[in-house]
Amino acid sequence: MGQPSQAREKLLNTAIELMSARSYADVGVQELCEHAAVKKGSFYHFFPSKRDLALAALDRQWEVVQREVLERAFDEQVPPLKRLERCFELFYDHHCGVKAQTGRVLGCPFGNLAGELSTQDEGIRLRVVRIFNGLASYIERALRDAVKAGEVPEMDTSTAAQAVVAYLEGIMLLAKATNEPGLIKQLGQSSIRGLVAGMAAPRTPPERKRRAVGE
Amino acid sequence: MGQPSQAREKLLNTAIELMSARSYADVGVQELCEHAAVKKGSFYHFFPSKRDLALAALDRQWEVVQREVLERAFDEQVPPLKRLERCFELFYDHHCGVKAQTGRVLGCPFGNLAGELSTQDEGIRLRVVRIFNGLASYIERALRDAVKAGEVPEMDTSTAAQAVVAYLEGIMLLAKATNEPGLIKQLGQSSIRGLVAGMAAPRTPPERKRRAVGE
DNA sequence: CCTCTAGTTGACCAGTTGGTCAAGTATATA
DNA sequence: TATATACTTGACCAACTGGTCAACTAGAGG
Repeated sequence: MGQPSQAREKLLNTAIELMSARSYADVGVQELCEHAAVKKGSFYHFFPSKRDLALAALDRQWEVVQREVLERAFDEQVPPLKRLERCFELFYDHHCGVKAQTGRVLGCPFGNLAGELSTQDEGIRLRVVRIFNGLASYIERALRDAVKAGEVPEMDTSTAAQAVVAYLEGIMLLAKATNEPGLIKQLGQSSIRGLVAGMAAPRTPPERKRRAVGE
Repeated sequence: MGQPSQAREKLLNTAIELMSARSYADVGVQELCEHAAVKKGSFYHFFPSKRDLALAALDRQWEVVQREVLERAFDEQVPPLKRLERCFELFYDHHCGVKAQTGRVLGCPFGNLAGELSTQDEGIRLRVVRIFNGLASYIERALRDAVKAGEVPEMDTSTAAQAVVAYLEGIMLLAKATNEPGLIKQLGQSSIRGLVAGMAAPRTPPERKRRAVGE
């Protein structure tokens, strides 16, 4: 069987397309199947449930983001802080393209799914956390290089990387809410250097108050 | 009629409780009614649709956040930058309490709804944008005061305020995804000063490239 | 040729979705 | 006492939800 069925692939792509544009809950199995031109029975031959399709779509999207955005932006040839700027720039470009086609800023698919499902599906939540960690590790590498190169003061690069991820996700959310891709450029470029510069190690302020309630 | 029916109020509170804990789509009208002990017919006497309930719940939650968090945090007596720190601290405290009760970090209800529905419901999207703008204006006032007090260099306070809102929302999303309220404290306190310090006015870098695709 | 496996098909399921409606019950006012 | 208003009630709706299943088809290997 030269092409071991395109159904799985079509479902994956359809899920990415529809769920990114709307939401997990709003896209039903039926619509997924119609759009992918796959019968429902086949759906459940390839995926045990809708949620498993979403999980697979998450993995696929992460692969794409790594290949299309992160590997390009975080090229080790580029000066460390410049890498962060390029990352924002590539996301900006991408969102401009999507808006030109669909009229909408769709935000970050990982952040969207995390916001919708983190409290309801532990598997999805953990997958998104792993993706966020993956993103953070690209950023942290750049930050470590920036420290080494003296572009930036000594700091807790791990926490700083998380801060940048948070900032990125927040920008994507605001861009989605305002339907304005320009926010990604505006907020990304104007303050990302400040954010990391301001992370200069205060030696992790020695744990003053209450402790988090524990996992 | 001393109490002009508690049904509306009960529905509002139930919507806030259930939708904050899960999502808009996952909470049905039926469940809303059962939980509020209100019959479906009454639901539609008070709200023309589920979406209108969500809109009303959004307004109510914004009132509460203003009263319980923002008015306290952004007290003009407090030194400007300290206000931002207090804001993060209050959100941290709140999320610790919620996690202690429910076992979950629920994130920001406005951000959650924006992520889920911005592309699907223009009314909800615009309401959330107005709320984000409201939040930004508290922050911007603090930033202007901070500039005046010399706590911080001259800057575009409007853009900087948006950056802080983005950062806040991103932190809430990460805290939700990791189910770890500690992130709010850790990321909030360690880098918020850096973020705003780094916004020092580069005179709005004179519009180098493409223009956003337009509303 | 037979069989095994991968994939396909469409009928089927119980439960739920958001929403409607006509009839009823209070209560306040005139 | 009559009437208007505010609210309640439960039956009802078509469409859809995620998911199941047994029968079927097609190609590859023995």
